Amino acid sequence: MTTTIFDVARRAGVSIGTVSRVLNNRDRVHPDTRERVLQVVAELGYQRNALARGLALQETRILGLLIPMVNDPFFFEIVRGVEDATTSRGYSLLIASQPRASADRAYLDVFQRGYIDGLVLVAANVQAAEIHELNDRGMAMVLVEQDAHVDIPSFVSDNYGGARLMAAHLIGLGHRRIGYIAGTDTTADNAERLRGLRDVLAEHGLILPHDHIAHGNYLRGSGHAAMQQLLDLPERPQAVFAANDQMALDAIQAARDRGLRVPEDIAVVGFDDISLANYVSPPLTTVAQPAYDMGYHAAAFALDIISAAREGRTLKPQHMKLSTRLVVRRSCGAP
Amino acid sequence: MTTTIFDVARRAGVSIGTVSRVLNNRDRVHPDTRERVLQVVAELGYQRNALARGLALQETRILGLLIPMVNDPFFFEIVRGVEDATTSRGYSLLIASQPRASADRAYLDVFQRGYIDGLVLVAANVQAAEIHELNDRGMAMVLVEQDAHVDIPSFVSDNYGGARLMAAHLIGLGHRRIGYIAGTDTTADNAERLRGLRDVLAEHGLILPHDHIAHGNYLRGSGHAAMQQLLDLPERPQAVFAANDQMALDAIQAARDRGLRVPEDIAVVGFDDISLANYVSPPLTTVAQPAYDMGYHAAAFALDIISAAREGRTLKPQHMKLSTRLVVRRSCGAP
DNA sequence: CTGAAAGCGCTTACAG
DNA sequence: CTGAAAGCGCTTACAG
Repeated sequence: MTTTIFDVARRAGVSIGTVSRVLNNRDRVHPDTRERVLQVVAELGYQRNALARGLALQETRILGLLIPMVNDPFFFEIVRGVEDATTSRGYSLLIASQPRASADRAYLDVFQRGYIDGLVLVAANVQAAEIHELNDRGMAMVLVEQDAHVDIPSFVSDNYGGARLMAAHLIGLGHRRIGYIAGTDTTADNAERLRGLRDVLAEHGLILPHDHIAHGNYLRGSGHAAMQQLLDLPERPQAVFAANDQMALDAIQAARDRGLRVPEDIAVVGFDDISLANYVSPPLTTVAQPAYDMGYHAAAFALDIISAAREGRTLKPQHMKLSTRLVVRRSCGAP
Repeated sequence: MTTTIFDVARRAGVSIGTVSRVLNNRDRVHPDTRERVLQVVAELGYQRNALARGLALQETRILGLLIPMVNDPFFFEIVRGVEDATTSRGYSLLIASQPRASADRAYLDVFQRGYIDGLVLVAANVQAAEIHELNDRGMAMVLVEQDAHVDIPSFVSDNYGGARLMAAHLIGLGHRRIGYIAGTDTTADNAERLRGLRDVLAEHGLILPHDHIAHGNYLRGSGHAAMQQLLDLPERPQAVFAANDQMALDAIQAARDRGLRVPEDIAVVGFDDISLANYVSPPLTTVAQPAYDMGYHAAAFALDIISAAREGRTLKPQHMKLSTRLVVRRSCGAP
């Protein structure tokens, strides 16, 4: 049916070993023989079967990437970084998106033993036990924006540092009463952002009262009610720091619904620097994360692990925290 | 090293054939035997090698998706549709993003013979010859938002119809002098949108002068200069129809840079209905495409082709044009 | 109900 | 320089 290496060999009058050698540029092959084989390959439009090849070679040169396929430019940038690192080293990239019904484990089937040489997990909703299982099985894996396990390499952005930058900026603008809209409290990044804010406040002799923390869940919409809660405080905050941009946008809307102007009456800032941030009015002051770099470094390290394993070496798990950057626009009230 | 079916068989005191039967729920296997095998599988944490399995079965139950990984929510929706159709039929999805350096053919390597059972190509920058080569090779393939080849199934949105809706809407609002910001002129969708606009204008006895068409390339930023060109016309257009939302946003910015108000001084509308469209100010009037549905139907048909082929049947290539929808917001000047 | 064996399509020592 | 053969890890008629 489909043409195999046997067809090529027969037509070229050589053994399949020779065809294989020509295709892999291995060993010496007589120029005439090579010529003839290549000729037949072209005639037949022969292509090696990747499955058989992978089985024999015990490698596929494919890196797997599991990423939540939510509509978030932040993840796009990570993918771009992973892609660049991967292709520049002669590997291919296979992206699987995490299903929304996470009870389903189908997404892991794609990454069954044998299919990919390594795996980059991005903010995946995967049980720690599963991650360790894969890791123990010998899968070269790397975590991005995901709770770190000391024995598994991880690449995260400096959420704490970013929140510190933002807090210092707000205080520098003269804001003293600051409210915080928290994201999902099960994730490390939310805790880190809150800690950064708190520490800087403390360093300026300020505190973050309990009732100045409202709770959202990172998703669009969840910042609205949270903001209302903060606006209901006896003394309204001068500035509100939302744990991400989506909620910050909700907060701005909530403020407007009360007839308040942003930033004149109340400053609102976010975290992430989603592309929308620059388009809304007023443009949102936020913290940019090194998404591309995280993806790039994570993938590069996964490939390093694979190379090392091939030589029988094993790499010490790298843990990298990439620095974030304050992006000052207008919603903070800066001149 | 890694545990294989032989390890399981040995430990369970059966042949590999029996292990395979248990794992595949094939034939009758004595309950006790089954029990023992399953027990060992669990103990050893055995997982079948997907490569070997695929080679023996001559199928992987994986559908490939090639899509430009640009930061565009439109493509996200397509992915979601493909994903739903795929997983609901027990298939896995493998996404490869087209590299920006399209001279590189690496992305096709991932889809080498054997790896995937079928392929969905979305707005791919792939030579027609290559597409036909893959198709001739027997790859079950389907095209989305891509120039149609009569012998290859295609799923596109009704760009012409959408543009007609928009043109009629603008004329209904009283606009007579309409400018157009074109996208890449190598793609069919751009031509279709322009044709839709032109036809409706003609039906109203209006024409679209050559200098009322400015050229962008669909990417963010490219709409700015194009808009300036239109604003420099002796008589300014009353409305500008951009071939996509990204460029429409640029156009709004360009108008503002000249001190013009949108829509009071000039109306600006787009195409695509990206999520940003509803957030910008003024909210953008645009044409929504059935991205999710296109993805869903395309993937479903690809899987149908695969099933048919397995039964020795071959399907007549389906060509589907999905209708678009006018989304009226404020940038067009509608009340 | 179960085992032995062929087959899926490659790669790569091992001889010669 | 090249062929014959073993091996990669599965599945599935074919016997029994």
